[in-house]
Amino acid sequence: MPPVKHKRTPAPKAPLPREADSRPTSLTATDIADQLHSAAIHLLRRLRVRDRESGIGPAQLSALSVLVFGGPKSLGELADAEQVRPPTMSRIAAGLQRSGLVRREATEDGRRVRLTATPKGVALMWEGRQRRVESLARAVGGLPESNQGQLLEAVTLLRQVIRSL
Amino acid sequence: MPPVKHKRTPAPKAPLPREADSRPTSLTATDIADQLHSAAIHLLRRLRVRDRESGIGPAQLSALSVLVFGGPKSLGELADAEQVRPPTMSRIAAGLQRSGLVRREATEDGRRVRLTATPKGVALMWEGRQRRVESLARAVGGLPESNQGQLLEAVTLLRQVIRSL
DNA sequence: AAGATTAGTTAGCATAGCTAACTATCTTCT
DNA sequence: AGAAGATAGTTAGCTATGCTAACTAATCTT
Repeated sequence: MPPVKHKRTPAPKAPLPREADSRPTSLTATDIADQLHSAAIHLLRRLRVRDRESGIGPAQLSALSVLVFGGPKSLGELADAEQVRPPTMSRIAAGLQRSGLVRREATEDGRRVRLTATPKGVALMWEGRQRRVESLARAVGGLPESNQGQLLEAVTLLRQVIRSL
Repeated sequence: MPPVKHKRTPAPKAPLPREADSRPTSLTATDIADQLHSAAIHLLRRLRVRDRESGIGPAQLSALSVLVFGGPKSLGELADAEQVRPPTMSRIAAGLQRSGLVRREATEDGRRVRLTATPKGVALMWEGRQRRVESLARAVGGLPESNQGQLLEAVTLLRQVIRSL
């Protein structure tokens, strides 16, 4: 969001490696990271609006998506995948179950539960995803094709970056 | 919730590029949008962890960032910028004020308030930003410089896309 | 001056995040 | 076998964030 005016550093805390050499990108990796972060925030904030139409909260939607696209999981696995503590996931799962979007089954290990998306859950997920990405797709589609290509390549790069995070 | 339309967008998880076609734009705008969306989610999920170290909630942090990098704003402007309803921003601002990170002043228009980041708020923001993007910056910095340039250009494109959402 | 509009706040509800403490099951070790 | 420990989830209770509806206060319009 800010065009990087780093005129003051109020706190002399853990300074990141700023490369003196700024020829190729003219901006440091930190600046790029910052802009990526900001862009991601604003992107999701916009798309979040459409998510509300699904009648289900963002955490539940996200957890459901893991189950739909990643297959059945135990509560703990799901909590890990969602970077959330077990009690939190416990409640999220309860909500999904209450709405009939997820089913819980017993496993051999009596402590574990297996969470599986129901057909209703799968359907809602696909519809929601469609709706969510709809406006974004329109905006992307409005770009020249060469720019679309640039974006696509960047996403591939980004995935690589995220993996190495 | 009357979901009847069931459009099956194919391919789970990652509908990845077909190697047969060398042109990246052979993917539809929807595919690109979908991948962007997914990447943004995963990126923020990773970075969210560091945000908690600031001792301030994500909404407050984000609002503070707008004030620090964008200058003083009225409550309504801030609510717009954050895509949040006035009552929500009212409470977020109250929290920031309570923590001494933001100051409120009267304006000529007696209905409006002017929210300004305090020096303490500015300092916390810079430190937080630093910490938040630290690992991301490291990952980005690990890329070849040409790729960093690609990312930067893509972010610019992305901002444009977001604005047209 | 009366009415309409605009800016924020208050109240009340739901979701989502956390830690601490608990139950139930499985594993390990003697 | 049986006690001790480890592991999986749940419950209870706190805070933060999101919303709508209804309110107050200030400004603008007629």
